[in-house]
Amino acid sequence: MRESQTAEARPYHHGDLRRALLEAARRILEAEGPTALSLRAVAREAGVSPAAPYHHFKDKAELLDAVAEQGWEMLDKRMAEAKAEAEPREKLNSLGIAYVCFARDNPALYRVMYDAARDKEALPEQMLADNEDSPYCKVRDTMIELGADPDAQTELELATTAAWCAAHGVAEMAGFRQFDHLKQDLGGERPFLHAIFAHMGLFPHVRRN
Amino acid sequence: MRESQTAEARPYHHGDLRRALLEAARRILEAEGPTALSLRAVAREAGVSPAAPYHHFKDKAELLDAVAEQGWEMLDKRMAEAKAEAEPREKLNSLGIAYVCFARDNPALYRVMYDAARDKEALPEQMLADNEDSPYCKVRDTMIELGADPDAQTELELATTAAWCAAHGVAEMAGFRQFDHLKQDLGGERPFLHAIFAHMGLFPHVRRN
DNA sequence: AAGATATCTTTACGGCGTCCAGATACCGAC
DNA sequence: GTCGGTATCTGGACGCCGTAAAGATATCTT
Repeated sequence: MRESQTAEARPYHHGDLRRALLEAARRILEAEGPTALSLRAVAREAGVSPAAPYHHFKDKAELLDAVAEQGWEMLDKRMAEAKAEAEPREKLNSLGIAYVCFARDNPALYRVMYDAARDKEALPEQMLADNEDSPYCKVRDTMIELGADPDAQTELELATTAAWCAAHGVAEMAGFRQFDHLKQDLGGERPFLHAIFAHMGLFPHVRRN
Repeated sequence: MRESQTAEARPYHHGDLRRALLEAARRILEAEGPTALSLRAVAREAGVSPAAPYHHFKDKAELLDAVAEQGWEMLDKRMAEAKAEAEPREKLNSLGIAYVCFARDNPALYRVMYDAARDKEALPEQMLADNEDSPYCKVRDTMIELGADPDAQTELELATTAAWCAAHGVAEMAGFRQFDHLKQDLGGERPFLHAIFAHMGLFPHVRRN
């Protein structure tokens, strides 16, 4: 009965089910969307009984939290890549584009990420200012690199928050067919996003240079 | 058995249940949040059997659509008031503030509004450009009043869309406790929103004057 | 007055999240 | 190496959900 595919932990007599459940959840999420993501379906997909997940997660919300956390880590990775590849003056813009593209490429996962956060009325660790190497800090630090005053803390926090709000707003809206004709007029997805961000005048430190 | 409270329609042998159901839904939504809003709970609250709503709504989604539509009408009303009361140069800013305040004051309703839209992959009628007197057109027309070129259609549409994205992003984020300290630093809710919008440089036509 | 029709109730089905009692397999101590 | 303890999984149950079908009831039309 043992089919552990990685040489890692595998804590007890079944091959580490926790990981298997998370993978099953991701598979369902991509294939059938958030509404199909039931605890029972995850257990079914992983080949265990409906009650089995309760030995690894307190309840359904805790499983979704774990899925969401993976999402934030993915997003962080994408943003890190985007920042590394971009020209210095384009780094901030690239972070925004990477954020929106992540949401566009993983709409179900993105929704789980924010639904989980909403239910807790708190943003996940990955977005907090006191967590080094969070996406939030990537944006803030990039602003500093581009000339923002690192000592004007409230100002800096406001600017970062504003950028985050804007990216989130665009990410949610970009999913609607409503804007397809605008995208066509502009010749694709990327130009549309660039134009929106430009209109927001989101990145003053970029524009000033 | 008849307790119709308004002198209106009341189409058949029971006092117009459709309206009663919508009112019950709104009551549940405010008191217990979106997760408690089940069809059965609405029927229960309205004092009818679980199957009764099916004579007025095709399914649960259609009931939620109707609730959402009421929400968009409320939002439109708030935005109309905000625009009417504001100084000319402040109209656009006031529209944004009104939008975010509506979302803050009716978080559950706001969520239903966008959830309903997401499931259809289309924005509701109230937000469309071809619907005169929609919130969308209020924003667009205000931009024209403030000096935007009414003939540069794509440009105008982009600016309006950008503003809408920004307002939605702020509206969603403003619910998180994460930003409470920022609000305190700035002395309350409104200054926070003003500062965020200012940081976005959202309203170029305003700033130019 | 009577038939048609719209409204509401009853009953039922399968799926859901969750709990509980029992079975099963691993772990450490002797 | 055996054995008790413990973590892991199964099976079954409960109450909730959305929804469908069939029967009852009140209104509308004629």
